Amino acid sequence: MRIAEAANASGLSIDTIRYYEKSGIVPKVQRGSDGKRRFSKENVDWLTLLFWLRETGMPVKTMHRFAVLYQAGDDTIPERKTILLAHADFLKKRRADLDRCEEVLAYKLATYENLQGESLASSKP
Amino acid sequence: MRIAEAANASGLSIDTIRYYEKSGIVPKVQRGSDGKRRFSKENVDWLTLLFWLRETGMPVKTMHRFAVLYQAGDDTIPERKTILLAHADFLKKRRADLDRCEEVLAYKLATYENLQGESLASSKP
DNA sequence: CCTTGACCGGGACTAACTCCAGGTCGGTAT
DNA sequence: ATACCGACCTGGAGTTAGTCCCGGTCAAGG
Repeated sequence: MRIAEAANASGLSIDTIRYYEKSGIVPKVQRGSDGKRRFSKENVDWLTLLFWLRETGMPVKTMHRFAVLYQAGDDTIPERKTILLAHADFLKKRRADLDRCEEVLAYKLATYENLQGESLASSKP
Repeated sequence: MRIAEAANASGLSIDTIRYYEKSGIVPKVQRGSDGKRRFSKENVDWLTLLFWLRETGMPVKTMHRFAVLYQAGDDTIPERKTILLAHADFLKKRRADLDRCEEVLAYKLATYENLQGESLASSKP
């Protein structure tokens, strides 16, 4: 499949895919006789994984490390596992941030209600 | 309170606070006779709110708009409310992303278990 | 034959910081 | 008195993770 389709399937933008390939996060993609990229299913799965990792805040540096390990074969599975587990942990922290931010928003919105209530209801002594 | 303390209290870094002030996201902070910033409680509350908005992905541009409204007085509360509600909505999307990413990680980790199980357990026909 | 659409690489631009160099001020140690 | 220290200052360069734009190529269709 060509890059537009791969972008669609993975969630990444075309530019980002090219950028990822340039920076070695995506194993060199095959080219057709026309010189254009041809993405295999494995390529697209990989891009999709990258999409989710990045979307949830994994630094590209870490993804790069992960990519190197991936290309080095199954011996590197323990370290890859460590990376993913660390990220899973990071997601927990993110979730806690969302919780906290929701609290803050709720509080802030509540004070707005009060302020508006004050100015709209002409019921102050 | 001085900048170091304000940074500590709000969660932002010292550099980020200065950067926010430069870009007009923080109303001009008072200075002591020594020329150094002195943060009021209101300043710190504002910084803390900014911290949570930014931490959860609000673009600085939006925060800037929010800051302008904030400094324009209570008439702007409806629009400020809209911004915060939109952000609350955005948080929902983020949460869904976390859910999805956790699924992806769990799946990936499971395949690792299988691969390892295969290579470690010498029980293949 | 000519145009259109999808793709190409290279390089400029952007966002949101982060780091650094060189300078000032107030307080303490000598 | 002076030397030094730590916390702060400004301005500017560097970093990350893209995004955008340009001129160029190629295959297919009118």
